[in-house]
Amino acid sequence: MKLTSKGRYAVMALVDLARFDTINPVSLRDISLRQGISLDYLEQIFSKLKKNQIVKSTRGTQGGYFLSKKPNEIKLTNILNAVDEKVKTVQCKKESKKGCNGKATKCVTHDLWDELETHINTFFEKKSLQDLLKNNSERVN
Amino acid sequence: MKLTSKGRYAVMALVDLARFDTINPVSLRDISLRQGISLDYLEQIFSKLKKNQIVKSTRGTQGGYFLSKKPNEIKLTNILNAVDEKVKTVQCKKESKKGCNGKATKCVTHDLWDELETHINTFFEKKSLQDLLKNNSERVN
DNA sequence: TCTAAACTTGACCATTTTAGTCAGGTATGT
DNA sequence: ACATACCTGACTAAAATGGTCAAGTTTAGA
Repeated sequence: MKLTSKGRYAVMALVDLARFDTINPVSLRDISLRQGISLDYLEQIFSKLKKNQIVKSTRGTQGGYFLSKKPNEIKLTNILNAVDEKVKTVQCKKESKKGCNGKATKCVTHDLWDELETHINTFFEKKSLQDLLKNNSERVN
Repeated sequence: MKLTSKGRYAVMALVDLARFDTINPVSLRDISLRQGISLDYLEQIFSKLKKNQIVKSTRGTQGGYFLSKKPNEIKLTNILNAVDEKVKTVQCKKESKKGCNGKATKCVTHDLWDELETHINTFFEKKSLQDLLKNNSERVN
């Protein structure tokens, strides 16, 4: 399974964006400063978010990024998938088409990981950016 | 988050053990052959399982491992913790005591990962070895 | 008692992933 | 025109992963 800082950064940045893009686009520099994430790394992340139509951007002075949908329409699933944090559980070896580990049958834990994957994805499908905004609306940071 | 092959191997091996240790202890060599897991790697894994009192062993010819409890008393949580597959979500930076990323406050996603962690742990606490045995009792492998 | 099977321990390592950095762009509002 | 901001791709240090290798110790059974 994969679920690392990159996914966390993406979510943090988008929450930041959701709170500040109401008037003008938000520059990555501002997000970088507020959230303590490297600017160069943010650019990589936003490149993916843009490809996946989660954010849009305008260039030039006073340019920046803004959400392409309303916060309640952006699910965490969308964000994590966009930055390649696919919530996939351990893969059984890929060489075999039907089974795992080169055997003819599925390994004994195969269904288990499938089930877990669903369990986690459900969690992320229910949560939207809006949910995170609510919980943090009073915070300064 | 961490959840890799090591955890999967541990679960696979223990399901195997649960099915074959009814008469005699099971050697790692047998498990290695049946499950397609490197013997040397299995030894590392079982060393941890033993330290955590999930299995016991006898030495010598015809020796091997056996479960120290009944399958329905061994939860997946126990197994995964034993092999250091702690289901921990991404850590916010550790230097700061109160907040994340060196800020005074918790980062906006802090509670989210906590919640996810609980969500996943609940899943693993409900599942026991016995549950996996049931689903696979008819399989040959 | 001898020996092979099996457990035990610890060091080592190749590969992959992660979390970035660096260097150079291109576009555009003022 | 120029500063600001987006955009792209190559690169990399450090850590994690998924093992291997070597050198034991222990003990059942011939």
